[in-house]
Amino acid sequence: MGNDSEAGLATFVYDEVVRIPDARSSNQSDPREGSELPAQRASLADVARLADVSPITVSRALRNPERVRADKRHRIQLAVEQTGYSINPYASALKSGRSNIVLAFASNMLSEQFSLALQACAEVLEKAGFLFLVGQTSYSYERETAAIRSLHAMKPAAVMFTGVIELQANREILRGLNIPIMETWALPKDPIDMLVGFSNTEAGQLAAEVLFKKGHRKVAYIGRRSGRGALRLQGFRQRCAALGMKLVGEVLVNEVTGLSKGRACLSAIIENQAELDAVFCSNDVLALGCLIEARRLGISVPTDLGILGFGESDIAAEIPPGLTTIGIDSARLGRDAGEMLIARLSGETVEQKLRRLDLVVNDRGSV
Amino acid sequence: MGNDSEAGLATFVYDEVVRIPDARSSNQSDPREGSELPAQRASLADVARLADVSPITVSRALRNPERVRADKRHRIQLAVEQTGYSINPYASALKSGRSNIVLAFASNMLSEQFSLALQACAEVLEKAGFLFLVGQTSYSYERETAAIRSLHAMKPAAVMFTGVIELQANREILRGLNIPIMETWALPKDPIDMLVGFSNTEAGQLAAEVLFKKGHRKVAYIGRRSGRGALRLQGFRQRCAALGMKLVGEVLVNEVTGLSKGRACLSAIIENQAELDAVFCSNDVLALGCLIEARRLGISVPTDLGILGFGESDIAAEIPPGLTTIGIDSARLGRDAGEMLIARLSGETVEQKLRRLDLVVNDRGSV
DNA sequence: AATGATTTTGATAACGTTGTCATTGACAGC
DNA sequence: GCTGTCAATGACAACGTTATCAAAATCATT
Repeated sequence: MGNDSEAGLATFVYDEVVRIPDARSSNQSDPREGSELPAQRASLADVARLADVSPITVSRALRNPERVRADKRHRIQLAVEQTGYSINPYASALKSGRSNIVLAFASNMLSEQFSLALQACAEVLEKAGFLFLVGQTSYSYERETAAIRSLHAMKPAAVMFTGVIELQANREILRGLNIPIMETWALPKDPIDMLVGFSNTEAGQLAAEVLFKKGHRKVAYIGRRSGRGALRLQGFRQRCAALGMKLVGEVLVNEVTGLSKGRACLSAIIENQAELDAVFCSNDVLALGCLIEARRLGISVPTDLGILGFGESDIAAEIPPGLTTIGIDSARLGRDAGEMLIARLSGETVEQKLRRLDLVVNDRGSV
Repeated sequence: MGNDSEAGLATFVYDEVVRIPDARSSNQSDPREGSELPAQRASLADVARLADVSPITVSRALRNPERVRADKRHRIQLAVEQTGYSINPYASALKSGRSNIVLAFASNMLSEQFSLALQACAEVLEKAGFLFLVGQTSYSYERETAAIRSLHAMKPAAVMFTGVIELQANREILRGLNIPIMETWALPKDPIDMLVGFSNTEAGQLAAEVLFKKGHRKVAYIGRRSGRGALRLQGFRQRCAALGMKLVGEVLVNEVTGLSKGRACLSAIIENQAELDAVFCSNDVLALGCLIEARRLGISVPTDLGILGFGESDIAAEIPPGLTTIGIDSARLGRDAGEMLIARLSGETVEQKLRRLDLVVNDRGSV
C-alpha cells in the first residue's frame, strides 16, 4: 500500500485490486438459502427428478426444445435454473462423439494478423454458442502433427488453421475426422475441406504492379524462404519479368525474429546492390525494419527508395511516411471463416466451402 | 498458377502450395498393410486384448508405468503402437473428473505482452504433456463470467488468466472448482490461489522516480482509467507528491484502440498545459502514439519532452530515439506460471503459490 | 516350509450423457 | 368403435475410461 517513509527504492507494495461484490448478495441480502453453491454438480437425473420427467426428456428439451411439449419444457426450464444445471461436455462428447468446442491452431500467437483473424472468428463462434479455443503450432511440422493427433482424440466440432496443412499424413488424418476443417491464408488447389483465403502468388504479382506503376524499375524482394513467403516471391518474380522490371536482389530469411531482421536485410541488400529503386517485403515486420533502417541510413522514403509491405499493421500506418502495404482484411477473414463454419455446423444444405478474399492496397506514401 | 497472357490485372491464381508426402509411404513402399488408417479408433480394450492383459492394466501402464511389470509394459507398449491407440480424453475426464487441458484466458488476444506470456507458458506446459488452449474475455465482465461458467463444465487441469479476477461471484466459482488457478499481472492481497505478478502501484512509483532522476519536474500521466492503469496512476501520483514533482495533467482513457489514441492524448495535454517536461504512459501503444505525435509536432524527445512507456514493445525499442519503458519480462512471467502449475499438478508437496516479478527499466533514450 | 508383507493384476461398477427402439397417448379416417 | 398414423415420452444399453476393492503372485522373514 506504499506508505513511503523516505524517497529511496519503493518498499514492498501490494496492488489494491478492486473487488467487485456479487450483484445478487449486495442487492438486498437475498433470503433464499443454499442455492448459492451447489456442492455437487447437478446431473440430468437431478433435473429430471425435480421436473418429474425422465432424464432423456430433459436432454431433448435442451437440445431440441420443439420436440417436447410446452408444459414439460417449462417445468424442465425451471428445474434447470433451480439446480444450476449445466451439461457435462465430457459425457456428452463421449456418448455422441461430438463437442461444441471449435479449435483453432495459429502458427504463431504473436502475429498481429493472425490475432486479428482469430479474435474476429472467436466473436462469431462464441455468439453461436461454441467454445472457441486457440492452440499453437509454432510454424513447426512436429508441433502441427502433435496438435492434429490431439484433435484425433478431442474430436472438436470443427478445426481451423491460420494457414494450410502441407504434410500429406496430417491431411489424411484431418479428412478422417469427418468434421469441418477450415484452412486459411492461401488458395491451394485442393483444400482439405473449407477455405477462406487469398492468393499469395497474386499478392506478389500485385506488388510488382504497384511498384511498376509508381515508376520503380529496379526492385528487390525481402521475405521468408518457405511457405507463403515463397509463393509471394514466385508471383513477384513472374510479374517483374512480364513488366520488364529488373529484380536486382532477393533476401531470403528463415525466420522473422523481429524488426532488427528487417533492418539487417535492408543493409545487406544495399551493400551489395547500389542500383535499387524499391523493395517488396513479404511481411510488415520486415518492412517496418527496412523503413527504420532507411531512415537511420539517411535514405529518404519513397524518393530514394520505395518500401512496400504485406499486411495491415496498425503501427506501420502511423510511422512517417506511413508504410504502403498490400494485404487483406484479416478480421474479415476470421469473421467469414466463423460464419461459414456455423453454417456448416448447423447442417445447412447449401454449403459454400470456399471463399476468396480480395487483396487491397493501402497507399500511405512509402512507395 | 498465373499463366499471364498480358500485363493487365492478374487472372485467377491458385497458390501452388507445397504438398509434403508422408515420410513413411515415400520411404520404401512400406509393405505392411492396413495399419495406415484404423477405420475405428482403438480403445483400451483393443490394446488389452492384443497385449493379453486386462484393460485396467493398460490404463495403469500408460499412467503409472512403474506400477506395471516390465515385460507386460513392453507388450502393452507394442500393442499401443500397433493399434495406434490414443486415449479418449472425454471418457477419461468423465470418469476421473480431471483432464489434461490447461485453459488460459486472455483479456485481449491482440496484446503483444499477453501473447508473449501465453506463448512461453504454452511451451512449458506442452512439454509436460498438457494441452494448452487459449480463450478470450475481451476485458468484459460478461465474457469473463461466461468463460468461467464454461470452466465449471470443462474442469480443466488448471486455469490461468492474464490478470486477476475482480468479480466476487467469479472468484467463488473458481475456488469451488478445486483446481489450480493462476492469476497474473498484478499483486493483489488475496489471490484466489496461485499468482505470478508484479506491483502495478510500484510500477507507477518507479515511473515517477525515473522521471525525477532524469531531471523532469512537471509531469503528466496518460493511461487507462480502470484496472491496472488505475493502480499505476495511484503509485505515480503518490511518488510524484513525495518527490515534490508536479503532476500537471492526467489523461484517462477507457480503451486503448490504437496508436492514434496516444497521439490524441498527447495533443490534448499539450494544448491544455504548456508547462510539461515529461509524460508517463501506462502502456506502450499509448507511448508510441505520443512519440509519433511529438515528432509530428516538432517536439524533440527527450530534450523538449520526455516520454516513458510501460511494457517491452519490440517496436518501441527501434523507433528513434527509442522508447524508454518500465516493464517486466512477459515471457518470464509465462514460463514461471507454467512451471509453477506443473509443480502443483504433479502433486509436489512444496508448493510455491506466489511469485513476485521485478520491474525493469529499459533505458533507450526517450526520457 | 510357513507366515506375513508387498507388489502386481483383475473384476466390477460406475461417471453423465445420448442413440436406439419400444411404448404410450392423441387424433383422423373408415 | 376400430384401425392406422404420428407425436411425445421413456427404458435400456451403451460410449471408454478409471476408482475401488479384492485376488493372486511374488518376495522376505522366521
